Amino acid sequence: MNDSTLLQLLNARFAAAFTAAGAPGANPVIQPAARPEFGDYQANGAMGAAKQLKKNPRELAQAVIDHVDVSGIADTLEIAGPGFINIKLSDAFLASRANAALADAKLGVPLPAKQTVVVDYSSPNLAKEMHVGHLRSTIIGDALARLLAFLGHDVVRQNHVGDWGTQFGMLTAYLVEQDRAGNTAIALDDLENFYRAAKVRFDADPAFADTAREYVVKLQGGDAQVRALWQQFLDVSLSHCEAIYRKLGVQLTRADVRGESAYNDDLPRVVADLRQQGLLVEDQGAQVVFLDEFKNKEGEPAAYIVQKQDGGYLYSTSDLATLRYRSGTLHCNRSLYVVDARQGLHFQQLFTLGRKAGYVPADMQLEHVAFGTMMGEDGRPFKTRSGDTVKLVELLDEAVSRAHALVSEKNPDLDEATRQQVAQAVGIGAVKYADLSKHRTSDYVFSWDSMLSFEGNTAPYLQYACTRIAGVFRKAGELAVDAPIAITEPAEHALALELARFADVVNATAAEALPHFLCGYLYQLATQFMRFYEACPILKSEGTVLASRLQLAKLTGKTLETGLGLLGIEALEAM
RNA sequence: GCGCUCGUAGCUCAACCGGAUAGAGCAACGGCCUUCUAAGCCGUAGGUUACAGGUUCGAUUCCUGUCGGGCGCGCCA
Repeated sequence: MNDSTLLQLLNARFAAAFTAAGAPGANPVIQPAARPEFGDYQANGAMGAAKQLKKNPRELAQAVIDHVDVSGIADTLEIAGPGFINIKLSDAFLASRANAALADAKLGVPLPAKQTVVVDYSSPNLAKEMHVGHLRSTIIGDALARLLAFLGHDVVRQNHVGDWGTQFGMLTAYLVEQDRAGNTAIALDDLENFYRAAKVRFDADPAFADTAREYVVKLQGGDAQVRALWQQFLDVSLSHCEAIYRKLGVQLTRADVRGESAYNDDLPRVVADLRQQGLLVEDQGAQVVFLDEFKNKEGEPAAYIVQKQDGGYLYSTSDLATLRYRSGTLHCNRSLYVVDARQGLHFQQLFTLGRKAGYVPADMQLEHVAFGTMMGEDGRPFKTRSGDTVKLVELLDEAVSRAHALVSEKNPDLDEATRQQVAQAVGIGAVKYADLSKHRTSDYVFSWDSMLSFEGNTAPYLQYACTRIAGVFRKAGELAVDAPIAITEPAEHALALELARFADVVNATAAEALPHFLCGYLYQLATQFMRFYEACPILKSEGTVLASRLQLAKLTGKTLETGLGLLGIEALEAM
């Protein structure tokens, strides 16, 4: 295992050199080179530091070069332009990094200080079936959870499902009716229809509506019979979710479910506590906290309502309870909320109040991992042609069947069982990758054609790179592959350089909670491998070159597979 | 009205605390399979980074303003 990433290593060496060159504390500003002709990495810190010290930037850069210790790391250091230092890493150094990565289960990624991190994601409403609106949270959250776990953190997945509220009175009341009619199982088979039917009954029959309201009271009062019915409904609904999670390859389990109802008993206590702290004000019959940090339309402090006029609680209340639970019980260092960007204001207010009320220690990070809306190709929110929400299960099935058709067309030689398996991995992978590869904060256009075109920055391209590597090893058979990697060709250098960046990219992705960083990297890596594959025939070479190239291919394969795995996407042996 | 966010090639997207000539893919055009999977590789073309100022040695990035889109703003989540 390496004890530091490439960026950490270069930063440390250059920071020392800046200090030695008379610019103590200067940030070396190390980055991958903007263009290949500038080398592999560049240090851009000389300009800024020289400015502060009123020195000539090129002279400072020269002094840094004179002092920097990069023996065994870099071949050449050159000053360019106003004071850039271009760094060309040595073949031997890149080879040693690659060899170290190959020998390490974590592919050379050093483990950071361990944290407990809560990842709140997916969180569907159990009253209905999951639809495409739940896709982004589920996919992004799952990728982040995998990534953080890979880095050695204690990850606490929290599926904050909607399992509470007035609609469950209606649903349990309807469940009783259907049960009496003897068709519970059939009725719950399609949750969407069940909900719709219950709503129709509710709107059409005042007697039923009264029963429904009565059930809400009983449910909240802890009535054993209604609770049992409610639980039965939740079980069925959760099973639907779990079927989706299995299809998607998402790691959430029943144990990760901690729904709104889990905080029910705590809500009065939260309100009482806020009142005791003097934060609470009664306004128009509601219990509110006024936050000076936020202004409403009249320029007055914004009201954050925690209890309604009728005494009912809101999501703001349960989110405050959630905050206390994650801090006080789970003792997490960092809490991520993978939730639609439209709830941004709510989270800002929640976090502000949470800190003000002392529910969250100063050193606990709270992050709203916001994402944009999934759009149709017409640029409007993704819907069916008739304007209905698209069921998630239908979208996923379509992805797999489209992938199956494409696989059958591209590779008719594969047997049907394999084709099914490939279609699964490719279809689901394409949907996930299309989402994860975009900057999560922006809205993105959902397009079957571009995600399944199998070209460019897509899951199939990455999976294809994996199959090419697997193909090499199938052909290689018994050839020795325990020899060390040696770098000579430019394509080998470029590939090894890309491989050496893995740890930094994983760190940045986790730090910023931006999965597209990792996607962009894997695409670059696959591209570099494709070039290497074309330029440096592996099995046509001999001896140590053959062995070295096989090892390079092996490390690339492991890195791609690991990277895809962190995104929740399957790598393939053949496709 | 206030707040958040976005505006980059014909299309879909990048651009890592401000760095060099703003990069990919698709679409267009031209090459490369008796050689490890051509779902690939190489090349050509394509830009006033919405607009106008400002800060800076240097701005897609930071600040101000304008225009345009999306979203949010007291009892839904």
